[in-house]
Amino acid sequence: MSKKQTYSIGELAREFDVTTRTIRFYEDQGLVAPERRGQTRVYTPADRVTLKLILRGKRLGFSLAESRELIGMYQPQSDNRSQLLALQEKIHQRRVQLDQQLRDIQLLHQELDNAEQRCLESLNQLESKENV
Amino acid sequence: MSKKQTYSIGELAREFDVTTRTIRFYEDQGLVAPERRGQTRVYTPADRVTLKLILRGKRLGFSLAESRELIGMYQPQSDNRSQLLALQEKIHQRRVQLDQQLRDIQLLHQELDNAEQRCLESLNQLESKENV
DNA sequence: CAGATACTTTACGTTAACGTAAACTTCCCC
DNA sequence: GGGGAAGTTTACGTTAACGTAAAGTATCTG
Repeated sequence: MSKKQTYSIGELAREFDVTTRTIRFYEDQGLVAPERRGQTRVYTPADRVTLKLILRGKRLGFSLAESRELIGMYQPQSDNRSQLLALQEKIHQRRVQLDQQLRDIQLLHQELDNAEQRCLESLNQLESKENV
Repeated sequence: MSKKQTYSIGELAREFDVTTRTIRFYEDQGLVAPERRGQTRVYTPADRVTLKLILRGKRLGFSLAESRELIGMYQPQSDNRSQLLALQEKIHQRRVQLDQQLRDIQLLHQELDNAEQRCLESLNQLESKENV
């Protein structure tokens, strides 16, 4: 008895908090390709992972095209040297971008700390005035 | 002699590698409000910082509306208690999101490492075949 | 067996973030 | 003083990523 785990489009939509329209749209764009039982779409765990990657990409501001490229990077089906080198370069570029994002996040985090600090000070000032 | 440093729209466009159209669009959206010398826009260092924040937001996938909100957080002009509390909550939410992005980045970074590893292995296999 | 629920396709609509083009003014330069 | 170069306004165009509505099918359910 194999673990023939599958999902309906509604299940996945609920789990990832998106609409079914969104998931069908991704299929339209060639990002997922679920099987069909009759008309109905049947998603495998692999499809689910793909969805997860897409949504993670979204949280980082990636376009669907970028996410598609990223997903493609994880299965280098190529035995062509120049293609592998190109892939390597793409990976490198992504890493450069990721590093930039990391720095941006750290800066923003710091600024949020400062903002919260000033916010707290303002609140304290209000309190002290109240207690005159 | 004060440091009356200013910038033209073209200078800023070049520095940040965007078009002047983009900068004018941000003004349209109320994100910057440069002074005018006659018709011509004159940007202050503060405007320049604002632009920087917007573009950093873009790199993190923020919409202009989100960036506007963030920028607003840095100058809490309010002495209204409930508004300050609301601001505090917004700051908190942002931090939650930032933390998620951080985790996403770390995961992606790891996967890029793996992808690069497989890429290198494939390249090595090609080399060894060449040298028979 | 009527109705609710979940699925399907088709297709037009919407929003954000600019791009692009046209037509105009200002200033500088030889 | 003719012509770049850089600025301006106005306005229509474009793309991505879905939203929304309509109309139909399959399944279960009291």
